[in-house]
Amino acid sequence: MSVTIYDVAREANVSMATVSRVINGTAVVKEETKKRVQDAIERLGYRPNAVARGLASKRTRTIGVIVPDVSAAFVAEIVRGIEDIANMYNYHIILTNSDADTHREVSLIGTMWEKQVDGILYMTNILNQEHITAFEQAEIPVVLCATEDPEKRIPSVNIDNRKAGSDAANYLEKKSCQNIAIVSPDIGTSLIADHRIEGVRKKLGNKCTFIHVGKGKYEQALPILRNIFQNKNYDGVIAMSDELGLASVHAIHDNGFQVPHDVRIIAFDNTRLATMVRPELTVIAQPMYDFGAVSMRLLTKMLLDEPVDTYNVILQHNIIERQSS
Amino acid sequence: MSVTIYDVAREANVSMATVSRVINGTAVVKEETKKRVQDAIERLGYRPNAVARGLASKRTRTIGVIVPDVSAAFVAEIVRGIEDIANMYNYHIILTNSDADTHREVSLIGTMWEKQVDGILYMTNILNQEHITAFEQAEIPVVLCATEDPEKRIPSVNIDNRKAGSDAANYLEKKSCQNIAIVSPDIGTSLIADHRIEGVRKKLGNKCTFIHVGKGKYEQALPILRNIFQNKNYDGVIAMSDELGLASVHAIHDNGFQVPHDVRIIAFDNTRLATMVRPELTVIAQPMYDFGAVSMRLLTKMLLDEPVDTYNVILQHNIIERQSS
DNA sequence: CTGTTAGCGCCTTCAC
DNA sequence: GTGAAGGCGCTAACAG
Repeated sequence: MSVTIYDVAREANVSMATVSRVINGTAVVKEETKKRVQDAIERLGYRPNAVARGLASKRTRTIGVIVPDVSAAFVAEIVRGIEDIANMYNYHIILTNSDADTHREVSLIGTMWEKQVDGILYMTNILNQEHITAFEQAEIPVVLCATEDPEKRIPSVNIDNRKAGSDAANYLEKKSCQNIAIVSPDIGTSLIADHRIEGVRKKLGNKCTFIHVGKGKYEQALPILRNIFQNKNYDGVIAMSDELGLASVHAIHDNGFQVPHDVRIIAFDNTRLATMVRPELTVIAQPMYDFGAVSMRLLTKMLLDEPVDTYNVILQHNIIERQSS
Repeated sequence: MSVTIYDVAREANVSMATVSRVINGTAVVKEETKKRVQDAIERLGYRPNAVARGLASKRTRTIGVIVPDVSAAFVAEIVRGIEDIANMYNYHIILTNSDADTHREVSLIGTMWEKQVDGILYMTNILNQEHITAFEQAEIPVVLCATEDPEKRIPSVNIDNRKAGSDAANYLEKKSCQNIAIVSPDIGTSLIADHRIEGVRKKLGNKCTFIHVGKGKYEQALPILRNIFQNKNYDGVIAMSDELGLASVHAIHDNGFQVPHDVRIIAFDNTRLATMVRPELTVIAQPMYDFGAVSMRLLTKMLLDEPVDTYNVILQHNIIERQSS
């Protein structure tokens, strides 16, 4: 059978309490006995059982991470940020995909509850009352990651999406674009996209047209956009993601027009895709890794009762000018 | 305080054993008392504590997943496959990134041991004795995912990389390529790449040249390749990943040559990148999602003592012909 | 079909 | 500075 704290205690001629103390550094132990215990641990190849620990201490050092889909580049980058910081603070993450399905999300929050996670990092497109209720019921600290709660009831890490939207609009306007197409997922699909659109509209008023392309996937968007850009109606495009920006580029090329000569394009995100294509995409860069890292850090602060100055962190976005504009 | 199985028992006027039975369906319970228990559970909003469960039953329904880096498209896709199947069998995953660093990997295996995971899904570039030893010490079922153990000591899911390499070579040869460049990460970086190269070499002999580009990242590879393709020395390229394939395309274009007119390119992987660029990449497609899904399924079989016919699964790869060749 | 009784491996007072 | 003892919430025999 596996070796327990009790075995170590006997081997070192101390009580299990003492072993526990040296393992956790939870109290002062005489240097000599500490050494004896450490030797015993090594000799026996002892590993503390985290499950038993979790049961006794009521803290599992595990964070539940709920995202729409890890296989999306944007999300994967965030998850990496989360895991890095979690790891730094000696936490581990249970990762689940929700496909942004509310029913599934609520169910997952319940699962995290059962798993006794110390906290939840949550990412989704639309946050509604069902989520809030589930969070409250589970009584677990939650941080929203790249996800907005309009009423700011829950700690979160975001960029200022309205500002980002208007920045994008501003940029194209300064480039003298007159007819700007906003390429985005269907309205109501993502609160964040909706906020950006608000920002754009506020700036551009009627100088822009909204083009909705389903769920925002390249494959789905391309044929739609190819149709849209058949004629030279637009001289500027704001795309809600690199993927949609790229689909726009290709749709425009396919109709015999040039980017940026005929149409200037700016896209959101700045995933690696943006610099791996020709023309390279001008972007409103989002700090994806930092979304993850900062939200995880905020969560650790909450868990460790460290002081936090803002529970709704706004990270900076910035424009990176490249070939597509 | 949170409600326990004991509270439910009292509320339903039964023993906690009975509650446990209806929760787990572990024995037949009279329909009426079952109903009473279920009502009590609902009334109290009871959720079984998975940690306590894990301690008592010695099974946590948690799988440790160790990958080099989730933010890599290839990996993220696999992780999605893993999580989907895990979820289907009511398991959850603890995800960690190793950056393919042996020291860190061994340490992570230890962590998984402490966490009492029921099994480990493992992905890395090079598997050596240290890993094997760590696995044996932890005594946890392991499945290698898109990772080869040359001696097949550990269950695994892969494609036949040597065959895939020779298929790629074959393909370009049939297209009458005479001078083929093999663009790959530095040798010894990845066993899988090395095996593919073996396959290529066996087929092509001296008709090919090996070009090593560090860690296989686009940004790093591009300048190197731009240099390599300055002159019209090659008429074919086999790239070890979509990313390197794309870097080759751009390097060739930058030197004023055309793909596929002057140089035909075939790449490995078939991540979404392959169809999101122009020209679209001809690929040796790897079943990434299935790597994850199948390896997770194999692991569940091992955990549930279901019969398994092969512990070293070989998935099919296939050539998808697109614009780059 | 249901209840009783031990633990699972560890943390955490409380004494000494 | 160290030991003893009582849980944490649940599963798993073993009785009845």
